[in-house]
Amino acid sequence: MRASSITNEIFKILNEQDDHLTAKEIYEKVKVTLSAVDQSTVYRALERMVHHGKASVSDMGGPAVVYQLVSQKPHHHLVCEKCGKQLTFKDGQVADFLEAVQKKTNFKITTNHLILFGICPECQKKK
Amino acid sequence: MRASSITNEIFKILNEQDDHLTAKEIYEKVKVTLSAVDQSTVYRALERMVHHGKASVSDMGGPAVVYQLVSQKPHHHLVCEKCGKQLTFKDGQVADFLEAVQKKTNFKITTNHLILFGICPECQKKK
DNA sequence: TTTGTAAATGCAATACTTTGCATATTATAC
DNA sequence: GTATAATATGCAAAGTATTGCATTTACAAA
Repeated sequence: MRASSITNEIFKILNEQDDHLTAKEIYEKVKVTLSAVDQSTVYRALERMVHHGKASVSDMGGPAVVYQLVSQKPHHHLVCEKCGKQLTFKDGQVADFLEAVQKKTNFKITTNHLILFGICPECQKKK
Repeated sequence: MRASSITNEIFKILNEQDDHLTAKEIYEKVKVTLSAVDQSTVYRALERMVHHGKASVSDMGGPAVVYQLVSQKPHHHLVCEKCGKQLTFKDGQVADFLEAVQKKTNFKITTNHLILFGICPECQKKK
């Protein structure tokens, strides 16, 4: 992967942002600095970053998938299917699990942002 | 959720199909039987089925997310990020892991089709 | 049955994402 | 520094997915 102004800009944006962003949100933010940039360029840059293992992409059940840098500390989410509430959980037990899968399959696991879906305690009560 | 010809048709399609299908593929198949159906109806029906826990949706790294019935036996995949090869693995260890998360968080986990990404042994060698 | 209500549908318009191709830029070898 | 090849970009067009709103349909209650 080659250095380019757009890729650099995306790095900066994803780094400053603590949240995960959709492609479109990233495009909007890139445009603030580089007003002439085309949307396809941003979409392709993101694709490239994912392919090169610089960024990862997750479907958190929202309207679109979200991106984050892999350099960020591995962390995982539990998303409530009913109310959308998101719980972030620490890496410990997930890491153990992934480690086990890795040993068993000989794949090198790259997933570093696992999303699980469920129903939160509150929504279970509401039934 | 109410019975409707389109939902029934989708059930049938997903049931017959052993694979996972994208929304568009499902739309194409529905059209064979119900030629007048609008795409938005199919997309909304799928959305509804997911929301009601009848179907689940997964991002397998392909061009679009794929759908499957939750009635199908829980199974999970490991997808190679380089060559796209897919490994299906049995439920055992994943079930244990999900059970543990469930206990710890009090969420009722609904994820029954987990997708992990990694790099397969062959692609690791190729480097 | 008939009727009332909520859910599902179709249509048209919009929003979002991807693609093909020509051009421009960057890195590497010379 | 210059040439070469590979990568990245912009533009326009196409493909895919979503939304608003009026209408129809299915279900349940009377």
